Amino acid sequence: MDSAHDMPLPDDQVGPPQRLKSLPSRLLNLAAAQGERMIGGRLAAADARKWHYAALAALEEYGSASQATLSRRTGIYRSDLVAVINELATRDLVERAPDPDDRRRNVITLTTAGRARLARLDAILDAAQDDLLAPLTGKEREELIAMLTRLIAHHAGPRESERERSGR
Amino acid sequence: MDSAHDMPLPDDQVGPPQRLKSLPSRLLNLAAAQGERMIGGRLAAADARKWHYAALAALEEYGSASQATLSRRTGIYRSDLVAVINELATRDLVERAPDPDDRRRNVITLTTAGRARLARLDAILDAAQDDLLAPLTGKEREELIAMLTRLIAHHAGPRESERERSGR
DNA sequence: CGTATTTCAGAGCCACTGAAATTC
DNA sequence: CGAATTTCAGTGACTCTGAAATAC
Repeated sequence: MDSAHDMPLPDDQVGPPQRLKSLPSRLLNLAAAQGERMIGGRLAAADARKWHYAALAALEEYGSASQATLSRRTGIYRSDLVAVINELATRDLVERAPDPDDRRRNVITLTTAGRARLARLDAILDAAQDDLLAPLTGKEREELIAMLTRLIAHHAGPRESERERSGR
Repeated sequence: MDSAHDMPLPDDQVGPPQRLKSLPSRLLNLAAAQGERMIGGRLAAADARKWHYAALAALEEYGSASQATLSRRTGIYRSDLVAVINELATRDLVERAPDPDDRRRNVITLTTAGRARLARLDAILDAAQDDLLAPLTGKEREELIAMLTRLIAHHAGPRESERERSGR
């Protein structure tokens, strides 16, 4: 009576609709969510968050900076950066001191412990990225990174700023 | 007092740290966020949300279904699907009726207006995807979709193993 | 009885807004 | 004065948990 060929599927084993399956924005979301879980989970196990890494890395590469500058470099919202610096400061990974040259500002400085922590997080992140991209070959990873970078650059510019390199 | 002359850059025009710039998880997040903004904004302008589209598309492709089934097909959490169906039902895009065969269930059915709405959202989504992927060639878009699909499939599988932990 | 379904109430996170206080 | 910086208080979207009510 019930032909096994005609029956579509037992109702639950049906995948997502075709229209959703190849919807780029959806794929980006899902992949990003998986990455967040993977990275977030491992960082949490090490008592860190992704913003910790971003702030520490920016401090090491560019040196001490005000919170506003750090916010622009990392993409962390100025409001949220306050909490991030609080967390890093209570762990003695950064130091927050008033700027003598401009007393509105705080100067955030990486400590020795902060540098060590960054190295640790670097290792964690490296391993996590590798797991995240596991199904891709080395060449594909490069292509993916290149394409995503282009996408981001394309949409980041037209955001609101039309500041060209005009002397300024 | 702007006393900096031989500084490499005016402090603010420095990009993100090298380590962050090519961090795949970060790129995925940024690209996904841009996609969400683009899609979310345009859908909002049409009085819709992305979950509306997912639910309507699933209903059209697979036909009427219970909320639990719809939840599995779309990835919308069973809890949140309630609100989505509410919103769609008040707009007369779907109909929610008790299932005579299993009175725990509701049968969600696409209405004629729902079908028309889906066609409209399809057009909006199509245009948005095209804008989102604007900097990529047709071939690149295919590659991106293929790679993301592989990534997602690779990490989606291991979810079965954690099934026995909860639910009791 | 255990299990599945719908539903609500709410937690937690994240990106973001608005405004106040301070200083330039 | 306007503008920038730090900070807090709070909003809204989204993912997810827990539990209750009902039906299998």
